[in-house]
Amino acid sequence: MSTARRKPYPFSTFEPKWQQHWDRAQTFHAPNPGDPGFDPTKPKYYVLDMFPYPSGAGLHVGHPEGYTATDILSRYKRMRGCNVLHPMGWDAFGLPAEQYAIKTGQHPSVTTAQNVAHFKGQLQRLGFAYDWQREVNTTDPGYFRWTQWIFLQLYHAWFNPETQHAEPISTYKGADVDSVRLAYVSEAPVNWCPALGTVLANEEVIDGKSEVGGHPVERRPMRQWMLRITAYAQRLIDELEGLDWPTGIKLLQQNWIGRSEGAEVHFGVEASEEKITVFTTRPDTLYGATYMVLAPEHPLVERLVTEEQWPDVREYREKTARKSDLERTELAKEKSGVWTGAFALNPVNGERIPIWIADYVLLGYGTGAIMAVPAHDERDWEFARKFALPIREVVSATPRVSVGNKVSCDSEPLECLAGEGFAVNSGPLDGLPTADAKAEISRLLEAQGLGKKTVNYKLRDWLFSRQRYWGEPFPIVWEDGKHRAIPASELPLTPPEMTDFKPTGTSEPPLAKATDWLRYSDKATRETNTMPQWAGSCWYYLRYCDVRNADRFVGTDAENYWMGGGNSGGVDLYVGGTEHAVLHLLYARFWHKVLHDLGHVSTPEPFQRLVNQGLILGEDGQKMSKSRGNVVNPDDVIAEYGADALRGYLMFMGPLEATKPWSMSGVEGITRFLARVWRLVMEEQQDGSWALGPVSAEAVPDKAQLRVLHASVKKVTADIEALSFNTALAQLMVCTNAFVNVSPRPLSAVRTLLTLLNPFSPHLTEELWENLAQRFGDAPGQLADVPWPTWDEALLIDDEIEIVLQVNGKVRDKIIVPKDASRDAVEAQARGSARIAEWTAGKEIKKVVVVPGKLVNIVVA
RNA sequence: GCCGGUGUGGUGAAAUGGCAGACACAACGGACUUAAAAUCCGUUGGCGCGAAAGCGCCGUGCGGGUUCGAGUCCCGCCACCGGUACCA
Repeated sequence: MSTARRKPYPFSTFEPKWQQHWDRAQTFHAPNPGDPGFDPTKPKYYVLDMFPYPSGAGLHVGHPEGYTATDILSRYKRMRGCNVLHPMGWDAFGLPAEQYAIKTGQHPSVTTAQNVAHFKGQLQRLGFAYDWQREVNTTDPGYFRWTQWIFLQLYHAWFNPETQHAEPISTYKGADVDSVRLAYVSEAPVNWCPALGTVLANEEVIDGKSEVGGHPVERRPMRQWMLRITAYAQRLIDELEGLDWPTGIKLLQQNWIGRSEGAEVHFGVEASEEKITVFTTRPDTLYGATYMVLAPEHPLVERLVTEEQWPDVREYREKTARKSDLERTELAKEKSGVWTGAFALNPVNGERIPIWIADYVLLGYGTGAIMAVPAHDERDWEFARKFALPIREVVSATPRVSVGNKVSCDSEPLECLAGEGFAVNSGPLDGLPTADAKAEISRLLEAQGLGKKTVNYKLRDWLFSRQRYWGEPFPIVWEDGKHRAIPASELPLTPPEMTDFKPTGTSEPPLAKATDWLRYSDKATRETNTMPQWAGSCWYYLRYCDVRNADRFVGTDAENYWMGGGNSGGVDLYVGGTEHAVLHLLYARFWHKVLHDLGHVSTPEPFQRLVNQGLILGEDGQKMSKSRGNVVNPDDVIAEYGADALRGYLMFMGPLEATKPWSMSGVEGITRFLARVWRLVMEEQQDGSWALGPVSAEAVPDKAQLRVLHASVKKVTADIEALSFNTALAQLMVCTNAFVNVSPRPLSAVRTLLTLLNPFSPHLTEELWENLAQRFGDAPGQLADVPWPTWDEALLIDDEIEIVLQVNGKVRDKIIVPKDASRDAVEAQARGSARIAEWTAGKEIKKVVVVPGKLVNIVVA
């Protein structure tokens, strides 16, 4: 890139100038209720960005895309007279800093601080109107103290199914409080990643490999902290309804939670007291169950298996346990399993069916056991074909009359029918359509105590512990194998100072090496796991409301004001990438609901309106990546074209939510536009310096100019509200072009234009505003404090308007009519058109459609 | 397989059921300049007719439909992108 090229306008001098000015004047600081300068008569507006993980690589162009969008909105809302909360912070715990520490021996807090400083500098060079007094950092003890405090709230609470709300654990009347806590310890099999030396959540495992680094992951049973998010499954689905989120994201969350209605059915076991309970969404196919499958890890397996089958079963179980999730999915094409030697008894007809184990049945879903109905389930069908198990049709696509009991049970169907139909070969259900058959069988089972209707969710409880150093320590100690919370007064519990962060190689976390820190009392030792990175980001939007509060995680008044005080409210606009559509947003909603149930926050939902910015591709249309060499660094763009140009281009590229490729010549285009605005006010001198150009306070805009101006106010206002920034900028270009060849330029019009452009290009417009104020001596102060302009609808309509004349829907002529012309007058004038006469000559006019102000369509035979 | 999104000029895109392609980029032509850059003006969906002004036909992934009128609404397909996958 040529740095020698002359700048089309002197952004490199005035952009830093205004950034310093805003910082010094604290222009964008938003006082809290009770603070000096707080104006309670103004409505609040809370605009939130997903805060970044401050990586060593610095900002990517994807970051400023969403950040510019929210910045425009917050500057605009401020000019519209709102108290605007627009904060920024750092999601700074996490694996990369820790791994860098392992490599270099440098403490993660050091690299984190460096990276934060780097990110912050980059963001400030973009001129964002953040209230930096509200900056948060998840690794700051003053912050994570409250993350730990919230964990204690979860630990000390349970979910009461009666009220469907979390309640203090003291209201639980059962014997074992530990079995109902929202934060609990579990011994379940987890995803262990030997390379990272840690356990990962299901969501962090992709195709059997770790999301971070792509290392293989295996299943291992371990003691872990879990959060009982499943208790909230139904509310997390139901309460999506009132949110202004993209329907796609709502669906994604619903599918992730995965509610399915069905029934539990109890099967007896031949020659045994044991019972096997299965979950099925198709209880109507119970008569078609020809075998049964347990998950290989199912605890009943050991008690059921026969002696002669034991070697095979054991071998299969070991093989499955060794398999990583990757292998399990890769090998999914081919079904596998072994027979236990045992038989189950079908509760409706006493039929004896073999019990198998197979890894296509998952321990974690439903009851970990299924009844297999191969005729009506693809997976069972494949399995039955492979192992030559019987297949019996019990659902028919068309109603079929049973011939007594002699329906041909013996001939197996030729293909699997997974859909709905009509019951056959099913005793009392015969002839019923699927929905009725489900209801009927559920009724029968329930009446006989053989089963009941149930709802199941795919959502699992949240595996909340990690074997890492760089995370929040748990406020928990262990004594005699029992856990207990430390008092909130002992928070924050900071991680020990350590120089060796390496994984221990065992399942012991690195904190186990800090022997002094570990000892809590003579008998008690501290929990050595740390919290996952999600923890800090689950509630940061609440801390922003009241960052400095030392007594509460957020003050009541501040929370009530900014989060909307019990109305549907919360964050008014939340912008971020789709990659957080499920996890972050689900976890944060879960925590928020718990805090709400316990009376700590005023709304049930945190984020009222959500928008996902689209991905920015490289200039080659491919995903940006170092290896492709198509990465665009925002710093380079700012150095060459300025922050306003980068902001403008990011918004002009296309709709915010669309995926779109980067284009350097597009940046040049927006630069040309900004330079044109600059020259609207400034004129280049002989010596290359800039001085005020021909702008006049006396000059009056003519009718056409006024119309463009007012149309622009209207359109830019509507477009910003709709986040349609590309079209708003297009209108600002139209408006600018209308004044380029005007001299002298009317001051009032120029000022309106600058005001409209200010949220998009704050530096340029402030600089020009200041130059005008110096010359004209009025309008002191900064443009950011000027109220948003209004428009006069009357000025938008010309006295005369153009009407399109169509014949059979094709444009044939245009006429000019007075703006208030009657229908009849317009039609008469249309019929009078010579060109229309040509096209209708000799034809019968069947109909005339008149759309006032728009068109006349004459329909001929 | 399932769910979601997107298909419009050479490119990014715009269009409450009412003139398809606003606004830009690129390209081409012109003005200014010794020259270039920058700037300004103009042309720019395709095909055809015309010396020209102009005129006509076709055109929003494909095939149907509704309507006076469809990029937009309905039905059926195709392609690409993203997510997800033995969830019983």
